[in-house]
Amino acid sequence: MAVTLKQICEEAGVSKATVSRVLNNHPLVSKETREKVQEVIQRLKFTPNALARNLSLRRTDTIGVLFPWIFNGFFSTLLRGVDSAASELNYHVITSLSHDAGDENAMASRLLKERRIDGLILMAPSLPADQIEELKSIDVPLVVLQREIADPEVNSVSVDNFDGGLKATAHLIERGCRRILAIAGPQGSLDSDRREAGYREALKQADIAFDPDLLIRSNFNKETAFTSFENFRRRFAMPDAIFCFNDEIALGMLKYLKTIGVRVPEDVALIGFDGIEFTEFAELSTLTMPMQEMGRQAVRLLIKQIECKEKRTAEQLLLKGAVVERNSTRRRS
Amino acid sequence: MAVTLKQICEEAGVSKATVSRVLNNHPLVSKETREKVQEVIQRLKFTPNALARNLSLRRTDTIGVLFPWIFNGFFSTLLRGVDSAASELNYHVITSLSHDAGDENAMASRLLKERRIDGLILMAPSLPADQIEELKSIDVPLVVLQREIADPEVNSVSVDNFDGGLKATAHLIERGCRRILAIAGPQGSLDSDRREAGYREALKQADIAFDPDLLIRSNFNKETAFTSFENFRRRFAMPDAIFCFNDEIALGMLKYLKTIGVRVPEDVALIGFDGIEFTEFAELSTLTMPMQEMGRQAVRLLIKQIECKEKRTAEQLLLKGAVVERNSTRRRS
DNA sequence: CTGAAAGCGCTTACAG
DNA sequence: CTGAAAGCGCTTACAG
Repeated sequence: MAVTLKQICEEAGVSKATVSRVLNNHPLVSKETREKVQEVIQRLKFTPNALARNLSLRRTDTIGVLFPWIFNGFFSTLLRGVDSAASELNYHVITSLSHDAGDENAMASRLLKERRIDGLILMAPSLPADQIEELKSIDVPLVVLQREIADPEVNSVSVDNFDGGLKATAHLIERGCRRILAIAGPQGSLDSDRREAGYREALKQADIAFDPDLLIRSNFNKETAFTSFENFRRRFAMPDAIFCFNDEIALGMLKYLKTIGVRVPEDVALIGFDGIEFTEFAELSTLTMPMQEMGRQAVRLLIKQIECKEKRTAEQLLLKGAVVERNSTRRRS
Repeated sequence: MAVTLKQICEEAGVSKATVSRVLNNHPLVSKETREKVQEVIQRLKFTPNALARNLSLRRTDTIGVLFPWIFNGFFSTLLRGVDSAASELNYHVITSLSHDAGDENAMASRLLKERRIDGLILMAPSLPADQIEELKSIDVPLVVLQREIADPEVNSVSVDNFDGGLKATAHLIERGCRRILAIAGPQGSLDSDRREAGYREALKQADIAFDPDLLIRSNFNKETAFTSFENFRRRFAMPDAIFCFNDEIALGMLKYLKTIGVRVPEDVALIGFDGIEFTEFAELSTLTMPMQEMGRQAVRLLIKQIECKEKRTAEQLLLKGAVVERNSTRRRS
């Protein structure tokens, strides 16, 4: 079997307490004994059992990350940020992909209640607000990622949607576009609302009147976006530019426009939002979120909470994205 | 604090042993006491502490997954398969992304030696064979994913590279191509060698002589592929078709050919290998691996090993991929 | 600076 | 069918 602390203390002729102190760099150990013990540890290739240690310490050095079932390059980049920050801070990461829409909470709270994790990062863009409240009530460190939350008591890190909407729109305006169609998300999505506010602000700054006909809605996927767009076209002329509130819609539109013989960017400029990998290949301009950094910040926030239980003042970080300019908004020559 | 087993047994007026038996559905508990205990468990909302349980049981119900640092949609799909299979079998998944090339082993063996995981899935396409041997020597359940392994004692699940190379090539031959350039991986890559063998077999079946000039090498990335390809072009005419041994190369070539005015598929047909998400958008035909299924099978294999320690007969699964036909190999009309 | 002892929260032979 | 007791492998006041 594996070497245990007990074998070390017997071999070194000291008590378990002493070995434990050496292991944890406790200052009150004489240099001699410390060295003697260390020698034995090395010789016997001892690695402490984390389970036992954690049971005593009542913590696990592990954080849970709850993903939506459908996750793409976008989420993997986020995960990369989470994992790298966690490992720098000596934490492990347990992932949990929710399988159907409903069981997100069940999985998360099981992990939490079984004490397998010290805290949770929630990456659930479409999780209803009341379920977030429910998890919050378990009273364990929690950070919501990639989603602006209205409740000020919930820690979150998200892209600054207002700023992003503003930048994307301003970028199009700079290119000379004035009739800018926005394909927004659904009613009630805070993310969409903030992007919309940014869109309006950019128009205002450029002295362009907001035209409600130029704001259509989707469910953040291409199917619903197409329906809305076809509807729009039956009634109105083609706009100068289209600002899609996420990349999936933008990529869909890129193909769709090609199909119906509309050239991008010559006839209409197109910009997305998110910055998924795909966009690079598709040469789609997009407002790129700092995904890896968002993952890293989420971990920092979470571990901060885990390690100082007292002051539970929630923070809500908004990280700024940047427009990555590609062919779809190239200046027309 | 959290409710513990002790509180349950006091409240129910039985011993800890009895509560434990109820928890684990041990048959030797009378119906009455079982019901009484269950009632208390429900009332006090007791969830057993997994740490304590695992320490007693000397296992963790957790498997580790070691990813390469650069991971894309391809690996996330694999992870999805791993996570879903694991959760069906009541296991948790700890991920560990290696940060620089060297520390893969260190991270994995730490997880293992600290007893945080019961077994490991290794997703390290480029990990040197000797490092795999090293991990193998820790003598803990291990499955290597997405990589054919020569050592018959190592469990692995991989795509059937020979079959894939054969199918991809046969697909091109069916399209009327005869001079088929293969952009292979590096010397010594078993994956590449197997794909090459499939390529040759397909040629043979079609009575096309193998031409060594039509097999060039890359390092499985586009930069090295370009260099090889330019080299090739200086000496030879454009082939009928190009079979790229992975999608990254194929996507790179797709753009590159466009740049130099070669039309796909009119002038040259193009097929990739892997089936990453990107290819769909790019309309690239590719030999698609059953990635999610590979992840699932890896978990099954691993858990099988974990749960019956006796018969350590290694299995090496080869799952078959399929050609997904898209525009890049469309029949010329 | 060091050790004996209790504790973390479960499980499981062993008796009865 | 049930309980007392030892054990899983660590940590940490408390004494000295």
